[in-house]
Amino acid sequence: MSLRTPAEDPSLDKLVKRLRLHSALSERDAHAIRELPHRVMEQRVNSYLVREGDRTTECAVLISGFVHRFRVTAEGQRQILSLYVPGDPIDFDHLYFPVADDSLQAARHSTLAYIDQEHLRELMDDSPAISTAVTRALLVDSSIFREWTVNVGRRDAQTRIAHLLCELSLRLQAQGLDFNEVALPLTQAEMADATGLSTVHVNRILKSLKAKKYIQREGGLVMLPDPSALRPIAGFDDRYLHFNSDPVNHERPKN
Amino acid sequence: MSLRTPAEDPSLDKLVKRLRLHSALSERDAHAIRELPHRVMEQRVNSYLVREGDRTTECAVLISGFVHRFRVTAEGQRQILSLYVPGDPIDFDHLYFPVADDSLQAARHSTLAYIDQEHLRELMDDSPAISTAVTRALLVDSSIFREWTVNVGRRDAQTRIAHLLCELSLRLQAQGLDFNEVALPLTQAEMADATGLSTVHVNRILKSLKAKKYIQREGGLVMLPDPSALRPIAGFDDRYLHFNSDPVNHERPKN
DNA sequence: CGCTTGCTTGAGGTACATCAATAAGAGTGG
DNA sequence: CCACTCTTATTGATGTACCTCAAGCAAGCG
Repeated sequence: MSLRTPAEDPSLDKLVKRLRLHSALSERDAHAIRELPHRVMEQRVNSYLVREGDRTTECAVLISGFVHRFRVTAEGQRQILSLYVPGDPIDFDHLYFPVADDSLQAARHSTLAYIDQEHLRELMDDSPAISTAVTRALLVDSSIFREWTVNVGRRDAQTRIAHLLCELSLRLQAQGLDFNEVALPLTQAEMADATGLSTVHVNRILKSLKAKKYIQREGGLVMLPDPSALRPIAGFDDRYLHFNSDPVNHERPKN
Repeated sequence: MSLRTPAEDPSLDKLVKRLRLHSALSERDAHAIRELPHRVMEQRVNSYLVREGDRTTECAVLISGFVHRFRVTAEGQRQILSLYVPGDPIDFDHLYFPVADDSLQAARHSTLAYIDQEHLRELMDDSPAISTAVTRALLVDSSIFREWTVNVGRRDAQTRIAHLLCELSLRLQAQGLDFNEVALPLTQAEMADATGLSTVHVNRILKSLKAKKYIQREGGLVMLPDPSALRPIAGFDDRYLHFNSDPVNHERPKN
């Protein structure tokens, strides 16, 4: 847990790149984001960033590793709701509802940049474009949540898993991560809880996908030799990720 | 389709009440919302408000009736993602992404107030509190989407349906709708597509819930004689609805 | 080097789906 | 007001995609 000055730490540039996937940001705005005071912290596997009910005062950006968001039912069943990849703002919704309604856990050893909510709010107050970019990022997440509902609600097991893999591979690629990293570091238990299946069934589906050459596997990793080959069997349509975003006039002149 | 002036039409007051469920609004802000130019339009059952891929220029507020939001898989399976009750802002996400990623359909004969996106954006630019309130409404929706993922992913059929009924009854109550209206106007096909089940199975579950006195039924309506009795078997926890909202300082002074 | 965590595979069970047929309304036109 | 159609609800019979239980194995780790 060390405080960094922007000069020595490019962490928040990842956030800039990520926001620019869906929103235009001037160089001035980008600079303001990179200059935000923040602290960088390592989180070990399985450590909680936030538990349901916690009151938060900071927002986190994932720098490296993987984080997931989940809820647990009254019967103790876990449902993973989101998988975050490097660059993702993790819990910027806490800017608006600081008491967490989900838990957040490091799925892998991860590095995070923490920004004080007050600093973020000040920045967003000063820059409508940044404010819009954050909101748009939250809304893309929202669209992904809906797609996950479709996934667990109306697709069979193989399609569900293929769809999850397609989504992650595209999101990783969009973040500019190279192919070694496109290897998806998901345990079968995580895939099960993300897709509403049992670990046993996930295992069988993976075996079958491997036999059909759709995926490769190595030491617990899943790799996609050809991500585009998987899309047909996943019924995958990337519209919901909003990569080719509708251009809205973000920089509307203040009247 | 008639243009109304606020004096003769209280439509948007429902939106004010709805936003105030999660956000503080000054009387001045409330007044500004009620004054928004808008048109009121009727929609017949099953008519589409928006289809996936449409570019929108207005946002809708549901005044009476019911609307649902859904996506269709590559195999043609429908998953309902959201059910809107009177007062709900339906598609304010289109302020930020005007090309729809979901379809919206009137589930019942409905009345809607349409507001030009530009007018809304101007109002939000002028009032940070309104802007925050809209974002918070969008984030509550997002939290509901996540709960639906939990619902279809990790709950059994009876629990799923009970959970859906609990949610709707609470949301209707929050909107101040009386008991006649708390009768839930859901077809079994809608309940099936909202919960990821088949219509046949929904029918059997309803039969069983009725036998256990958890619900009453009358002419296609479902009624909850005692909504709180249903919560235990639904594993229902209303935190995700954010009714007892964390007080955030919305009216932060501009510096 | 034992312990834990994750992966794998088989056997058996079940909570759902699908198919199919009937019934009950609800709206429509004559 | 009746005949028509269309949608929604209901129920039975059958099938299956998934789950649970259980055991064995591999690998990382302290």
